[in-house]
This record gives sequence, structure tokens and C-alpha cells, in this order.
Amino acid sequence: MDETSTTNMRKTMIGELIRGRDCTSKLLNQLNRRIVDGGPESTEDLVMKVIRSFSNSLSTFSSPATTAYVGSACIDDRTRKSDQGEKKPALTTVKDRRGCYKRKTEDSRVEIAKTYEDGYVWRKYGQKEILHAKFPRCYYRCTHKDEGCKALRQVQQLEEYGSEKYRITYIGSHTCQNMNKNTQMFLAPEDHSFFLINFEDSGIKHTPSSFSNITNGHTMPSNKQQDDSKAQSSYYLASSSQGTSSNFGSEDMITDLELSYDDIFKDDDLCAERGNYLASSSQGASSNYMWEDMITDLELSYDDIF
DNA sequence: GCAATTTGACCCCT
DNA sequence: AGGGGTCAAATTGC
Repeated sequence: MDETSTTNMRKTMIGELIRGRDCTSKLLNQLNRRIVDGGPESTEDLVMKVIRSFSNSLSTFSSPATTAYVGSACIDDRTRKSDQGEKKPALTTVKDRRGCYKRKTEDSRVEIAKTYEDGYVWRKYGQKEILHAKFPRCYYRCTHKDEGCKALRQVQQLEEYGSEKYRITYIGSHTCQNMNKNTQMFLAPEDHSFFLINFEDSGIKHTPSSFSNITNGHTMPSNKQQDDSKAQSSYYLASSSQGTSSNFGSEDMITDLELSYDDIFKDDDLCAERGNYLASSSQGASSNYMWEDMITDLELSYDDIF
């Protein structure tokens, strides 16, 4: 890829991200003023712009030219070693990595959250130390497995205690009555309390919910149990598991982008940073930080790569 | 006593 | 071959 097209692509992506940030900012102002359908730009318009920016960034990022180029950057480390006379493993593609696989038969989705609470009751069935990860990965299955529910979840803590972030991978969907699967929790920006959104209705309902009343199978150290109030005030990235609301498509796109990012950047230190983008995206104010971080880090990452 | 968690071993996938 | 995912016996807590 020549330098001009690389620069153009970079400009396009940064431009899209800046546009997304601005739209999110406007959206936040509208939400704060409780304007739903007034003003020069409707909330729906702004959301559509944000989604479009994600799409454009994503398509730019995942274009064959970019993939090929970034892919070659990814194998750079091993190539460099071979240049220095070190033993070189047979390398064909980025995907050719032992042990790095995902179960293909299951539908899965990834979320980054500040809490592993999601309203479902899970039973832990395993824990594993993961190479280059600071924290072990925990494996959960739905507590109603006996009733045929095949939902699984993997929880990987990304950051240090006190500023926890969790990468939660959901495999399969609940078929049990564990909790209404169309109900998701969100954080109310104004008072930091959780509310539930029911995607089954066309109108969004929100019901004040005492977070501690929602049971969860995760064991926490006693000092952390006392910290539940802190977990309440942390924001939570919820996504519609059934894709019932197109307005939340942008989160799916971010997840996809993040997964692509995963394939490209294997450096462990970058992992936590990647989490920041998603963990912040469930509320407008944090969303602005997300855009800032993404733009800054994208520039830095691209500087490193190209 | 029962249910949930822990953890070493084994299996699967790349 | 080696890393991630799952199993299941042992352990722990209520």
C-alpha cells in the first residue's frame, strides 16, 4: 500500500470518528434537555449519524487493502525474530495461531463492562490462567442448564482492582426463564441508578431497579461484596442479544471492530485500552471520552504500525 | 446434606 | 505442540 492511500484512509477514519464524537456530544445535550423530537436534528438523526460513522470507519478499517497491510504489521514481530536468526514457526496467516480459537458452532458476542453482573444467574464451572493475561478467565454456564438452557459466559478481568473492567463473552442464548431475555440494564446518567429497558415493547420502559436484588452466581471476596454500591454506580454496557433494537446496532459494530482489533493487536497492554472504548460507550458523557480515546489511540496505533 | 466453587486433568482446535 | 475450553472429583460454605 502506498503512503498516500494510507494517509487518506487514516484521514477518513479519523474524520468519521470525529463526526461520531460530535454527534454523540449533541445527542448527550439533547438527552440532558429531554428533547426527543425537537431541535434542528432529531435524536434519531444523530443516532443514525453515529451508526453511519461506525460503519464508515469499520468498512475503511476492514477493507482488503487495510487488512492486508495491518495483517503484515501484525506478523511483524515474528518476522523480525526470523530476521535476527531466531527459529521461525511456519506462518501462513494471522489466524494460524495455536490455541487461539473460538468455538465455531456457537453464536457468541462480546461485551466490555465495568461489572460482570447482567441479571442472569450463572454457575461457575471453570477458571483458567490465560497466557499473557493478568487475571484468570472464569467460565460460567446458566444455572438452569438442567432445564436445557445452553447459555455460557466467559469473564475475563482486564484491569487492576479498583478500576475493574471485564470482557464478557456470551456463547449461546438463554432458553430458560432465568430472566426476561429482552430486558437489559442501563445506567441512568442523572442519578447513577440502574434501570431496565424492555426491548419487547416499541416504547422504552425504564423501571428503577435495586441492583443488589438481582442475584448472580459470581463469588466475590467479602470486601468486594461490601463494594456493591460502587458496582451500582459503575456504568454498564448492555446490548440487545436478539438485535431487537436497531438503535443499538452501533454497539454490535463496536464489538465487531473490537474483535477485528483483537485479531490485529495481540499485545496484552493494548487489551485493557481496547476495553476502555467499549466500557465507556453506554452513556453519552463517557461516550465522548471513548471517541477522544479512540481517535488519539488510533493515531498512536497507526503511527506505530505504519 | 446439598449446592456451589475450585482446580488438576483431559480434550479439542489451530 | 501447545493454548484454550470443559469435565469432574475434591473442597468449601451454608
